[in-house]
Amino acid sequence: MNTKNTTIDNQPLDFSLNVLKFLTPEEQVQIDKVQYSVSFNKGETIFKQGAPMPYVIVLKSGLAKVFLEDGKNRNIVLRITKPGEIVGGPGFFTDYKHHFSVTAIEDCAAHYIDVEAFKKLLLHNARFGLEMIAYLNNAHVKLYEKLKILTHKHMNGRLASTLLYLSNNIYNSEKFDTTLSRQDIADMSSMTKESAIRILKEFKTSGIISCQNNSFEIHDKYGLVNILENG
Amino acid sequence: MNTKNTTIDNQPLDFSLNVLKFLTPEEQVQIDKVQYSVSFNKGETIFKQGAPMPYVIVLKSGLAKVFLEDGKNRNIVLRITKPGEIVGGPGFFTDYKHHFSVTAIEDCAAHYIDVEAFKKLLLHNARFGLEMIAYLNNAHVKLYEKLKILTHKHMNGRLASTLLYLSNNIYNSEKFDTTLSRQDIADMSSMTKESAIRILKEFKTSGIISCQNNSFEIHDKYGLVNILENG
DNA sequence: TTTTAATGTTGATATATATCAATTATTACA
DNA sequence: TGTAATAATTGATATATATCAACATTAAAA
Repeated sequence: MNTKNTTIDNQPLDFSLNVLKFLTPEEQVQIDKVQYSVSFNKGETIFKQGAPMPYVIVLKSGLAKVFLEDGKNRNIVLRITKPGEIVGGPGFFTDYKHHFSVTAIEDCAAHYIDVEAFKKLLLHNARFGLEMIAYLNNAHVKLYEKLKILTHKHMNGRLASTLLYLSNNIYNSEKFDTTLSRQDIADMSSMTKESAIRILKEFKTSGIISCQNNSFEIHDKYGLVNILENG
Repeated sequence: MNTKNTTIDNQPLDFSLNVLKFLTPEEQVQIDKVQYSVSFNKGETIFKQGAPMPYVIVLKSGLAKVFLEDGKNRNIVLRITKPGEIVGGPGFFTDYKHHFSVTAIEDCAAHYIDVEAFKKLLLHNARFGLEMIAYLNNAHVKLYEKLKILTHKHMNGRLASTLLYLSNNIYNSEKFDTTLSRQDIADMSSMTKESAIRILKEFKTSGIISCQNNSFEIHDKYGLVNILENG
């Protein structure tokens, strides 16, 4: 792993990618003034569950994993976050703590927006607030889906779901290289890494996918969907 | 079960119990004008997952179960909803559909607030919008907790969690009668009813609880907490 | 009250999944 | 480049949990 330190990064924030587009141009300028921009290397922690949350973060480049830590050693990877996404979390306007951890899985650049500034925007621009509510509601629906899959599907279905998610939502291709470890893939699918490896092998044997180290290719997407839905 | 039909109920809405308290008095009057009030008998469906969502609902009396239905026959009971709680759901300002089902587990009275009126309030009262965001964020944190428990705890821990939830959050007593069936308790704990019954028996044998039919008593709350956390 | 239906209970068994231990491959680093 | 550390893989085994079937109890209906 790369050992460069976290560095400041000063490329401008693209407002078109998320709910920030509902801000007026003046408000966008205002946000730009109070924002910080920071780079993270692969493997570095962007923030930790339980830590105070003085900033809302917008990921500008790279990928990061968003995960819940349960006291002991098992994690639940909730999602992979992409450039343009707001990574605030439910601590906003509640206890102002982070309720999940975020770690860079590739080199990342992140914008920091002061939560007080963010709160002021919400108080002055109700339309923005409404869009923020829509954004939170969408996240809520996704969490319901995750809950259904993790609690009612068997391992094959859960792993199929993870592979489809990576292909459809993150890498946008049937063929992708990933910096996620087998443990990460297991944590996304709520199983041990040994189980994840065994099922990947099954999928390979049956010709649905191929994978070698960090390279994956989905040959039969419908097959995966079928496993997710029926088996 | 009672077979009276759903009836109209016209008791006033108590605004002090939820985020509606952040509305101005004038806005509260405005809401009162467009609201409907309906009674449900135990066992009746208040609304179904997938159905259009023309109203936000505030439960006025009684208890109802909020649950996810997965295509087949297994449900996940997310929570029991109490008087004063808003039962809107993440369909608001997204696809305007319900993303969970709600069924009365006791006779209930519910207030209907037109979603368009609700949306107008959010657009005109940014403070209310901010409080709504806080409310949604709190719900999100609870869902994270649920996800952790359902995916990383064994059956004993999950059932202990359900019993503690009913005692601490719903019935506010170590001793309670419930209208929930064993199947409901199982659906809250993500297991089959047979497993729930077996573990209840274990808890009884070890003296942590006693239960007979619908009457439950928790004798050793710390014991349950210990099972939830360590075993 | 009698009958029927729904819910609860128990035991035997099959299946899904985790754990543990050993081995190999890959990556970081001196 | 060689060596240590980390990640991936495999197999054997134990455990957790669901399924199925039978039966008992309670609640609903005639």
